[in-house]
Amino acid sequence: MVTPMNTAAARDRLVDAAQDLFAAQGVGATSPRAVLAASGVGQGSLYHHFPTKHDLAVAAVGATVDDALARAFRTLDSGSPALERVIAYLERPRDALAGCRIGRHTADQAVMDDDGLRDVLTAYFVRLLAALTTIFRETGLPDDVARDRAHAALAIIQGGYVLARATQDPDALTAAVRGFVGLLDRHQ
Amino acid sequence: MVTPMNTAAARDRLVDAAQDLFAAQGVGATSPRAVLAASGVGQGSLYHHFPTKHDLAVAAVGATVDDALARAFRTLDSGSPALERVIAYLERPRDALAGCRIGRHTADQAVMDDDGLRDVLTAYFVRLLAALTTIFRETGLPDDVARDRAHAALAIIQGGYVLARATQDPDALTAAVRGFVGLLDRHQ
DNA sequence: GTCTATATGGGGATAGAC
DNA sequence: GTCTATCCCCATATAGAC
Repeated sequence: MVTPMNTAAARDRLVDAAQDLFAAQGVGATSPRAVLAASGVGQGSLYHHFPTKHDLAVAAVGATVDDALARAFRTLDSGSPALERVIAYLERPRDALAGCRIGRHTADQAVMDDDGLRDVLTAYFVRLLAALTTIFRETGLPDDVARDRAHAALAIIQGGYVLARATQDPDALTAAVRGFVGLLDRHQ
Repeated sequence: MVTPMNTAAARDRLVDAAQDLFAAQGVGATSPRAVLAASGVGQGSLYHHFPTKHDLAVAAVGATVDDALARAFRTLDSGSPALERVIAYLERPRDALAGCRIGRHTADQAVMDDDGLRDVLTAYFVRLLAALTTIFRETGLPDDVARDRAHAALAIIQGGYVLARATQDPDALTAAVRGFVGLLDRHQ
């Protein structure tokens, strides 16, 4: 029982450490050495569990995407009226100055040049866009308008993160959300 | 006359090459060696004109910001009615899959950890936000609402870039813009 | 499965000749 | 001002013992 437990622990600690470092610095800017230091695991263990950095990145970014989707759908699939669910999602508290743990990877060449990693990003945004489009359709909008509005809603979040980091002001994200929700609200 | 011309040419070619590479790959992911190769200039020249990578980055990102601001204000300061100027700015053609040449740096630790470089980014977005806030105020909105709406408008662009890259679909940006402009239009 | 030792290549920069 | 040669360090592994 001891060996399997330690085995799992080492792998999990590597993935946990990698998730945090990749979210904070990006994949390209994070070395396997840094992950080793943060996890407290030895070099041999890393390359046993993850033969290449790519493998570690797919595991870590994949786990972050799974976490984020689970949390998003807890809000998007709640029993509230459609528009309220979108607004609740937009207004969820976020660590604006840290940037989006997933969206930031779109600026990371190490991620975008890696087919497997890029697919993980794509899947995340496609899933969210589909869910938001469905919700906007429930408010009575035609398909194409619902789809555009879903894109706008997600763009507000991702762009809000960019503005917050660029201006070093966390309220830039909440301001963008307020500006968009203000338009949505009066609108219906 | 020959020497000064060549001097200027070498420096300019370095900055031009650096602007393109930084826009395409980020500052952290671009080596001085890569800039040398792209510019066709020799190693000694680079370190003569720019003692450190930081100096080159400030010059190159600064030039990109200056270019972008000049182009933005050509649209934002045109003689058209206020709302039309905002919409024209939002709908300007953009290379969505390439990402924003400036906004993408918010995800680059090499930029964000460098005070001088970060200030260049901050200045760009602060200037645009101020201009957009002023324009929305001209449409008759109260100050705080105008400010929020300005944040939303810029977030749409920046977030649209992120969505386009994540989904590998340039129309994700135009969809976000359509979704936002649709709300703006009906609203006033 | 985990460890220590080692290897190759590139990043960022310096030295000194021309 | 520009060139070539050189330097040190770290990123990303690989090798083989325990």
